Amino acid sequence: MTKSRINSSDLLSGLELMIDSYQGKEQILGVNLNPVIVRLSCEEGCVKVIEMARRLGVTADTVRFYTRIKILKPGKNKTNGYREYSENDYNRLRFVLSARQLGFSVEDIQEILNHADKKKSPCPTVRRLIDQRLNETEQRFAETLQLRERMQQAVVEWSQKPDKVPTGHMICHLIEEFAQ
Amino acid sequence: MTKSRINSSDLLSGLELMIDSYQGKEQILGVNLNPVIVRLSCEEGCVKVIEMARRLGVTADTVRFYTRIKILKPGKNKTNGYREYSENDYNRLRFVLSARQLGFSVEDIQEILNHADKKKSPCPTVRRLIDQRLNETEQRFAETLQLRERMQQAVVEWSQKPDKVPTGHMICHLIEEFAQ
DNA sequence: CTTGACCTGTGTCTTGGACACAGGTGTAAG
DNA sequence: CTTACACCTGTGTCCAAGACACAGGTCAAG
Repeated sequence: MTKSRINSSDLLSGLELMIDSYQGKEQILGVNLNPVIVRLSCEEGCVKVIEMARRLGVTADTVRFYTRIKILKPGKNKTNGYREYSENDYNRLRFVLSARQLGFSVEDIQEILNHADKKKSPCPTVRRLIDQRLNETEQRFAETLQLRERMQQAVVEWSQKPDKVPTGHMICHLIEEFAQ
Repeated sequence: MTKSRINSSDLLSGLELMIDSYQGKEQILGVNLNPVIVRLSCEEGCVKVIEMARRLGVTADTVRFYTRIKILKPGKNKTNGYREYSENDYNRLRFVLSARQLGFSVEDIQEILNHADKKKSPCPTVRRLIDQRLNETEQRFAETLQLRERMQQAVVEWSQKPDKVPTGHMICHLIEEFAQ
């Protein structure tokens, strides 16, 4: 397959792209990379799990998780079985993290990626899903707000009340007398 | 068996007992309770799971759950193995539901009940735990608030943007261009 | 006798990873 | 060469608070 015959300068630019987007000073080292040696060490996309994780500021377990559920599809080194993450995997993971920041569930993201993988615009799906998730978030927000107020009020009220020993029909008067 | 011969007025007084103890005026009706009849209708506490659930407005599964983790300890009918919930179980479940409303975890509640069961005041534990849980709730609240704002802003921004088809390095421009 | 509603215990599912574990790999130092 | 150590693999389990499923037992009414 031609697929395995990746142009080394492509690979390098892919690498640089990834390194750059991570942070800063690897550029200095990027110059030292010998493309030939890079190709020797791995066929297509050189990045192992821990490196991938580091570049996007997540744990290796997170990368493994997204691999396990097939959102990432790294190649496999034939000789040692190690997974090799490509620039494409990097882009996907970056996308996943952005989407998670916007409240999409992992399942949502799989749906979105399915559309994109078929070259169809995922935007209508994205708009529909964010409406749903926003509703749920508003709901959760309201609940959390109420819970917080209840708790705050309890703390205030309880500060005026003594401790008591439980009786037959009262386990903790603080909690049971806190009517709401 | 005498067991199956449930006197309907007993059932009613059992009901009343539980209902009353919830509201606090059981002493008035307590006069009406005939202990002998109560013992005939069921040995100690007459209530089966679905009835218990209905009275506190939860599902039978919830009652079974708290039974499974031994917060409720119903008796067991020797002949059919059905669980029989007593007034004490009713009080405990009512307490549990109140505590859950105040953000205590089930594990918290077990700790609180352990104190109460040893006749020690659970109040210091309760005060300590609510401080922790309130902190966590404030945290969650802040996070939910931020997520909500992010999502709202995304919806607004996206309403001005067209759908697009994914490219090699862009899966969904809506999500990926939404910088924050 | 059958139907249907109820009961039992047990096991599995939910989210988004985190952690564990057994066993393989790669490399640098002694 | 061996050893140590850091890394890798797949798989399984765990979290919270129930919800749901399932196989099998019970019971009252028709």
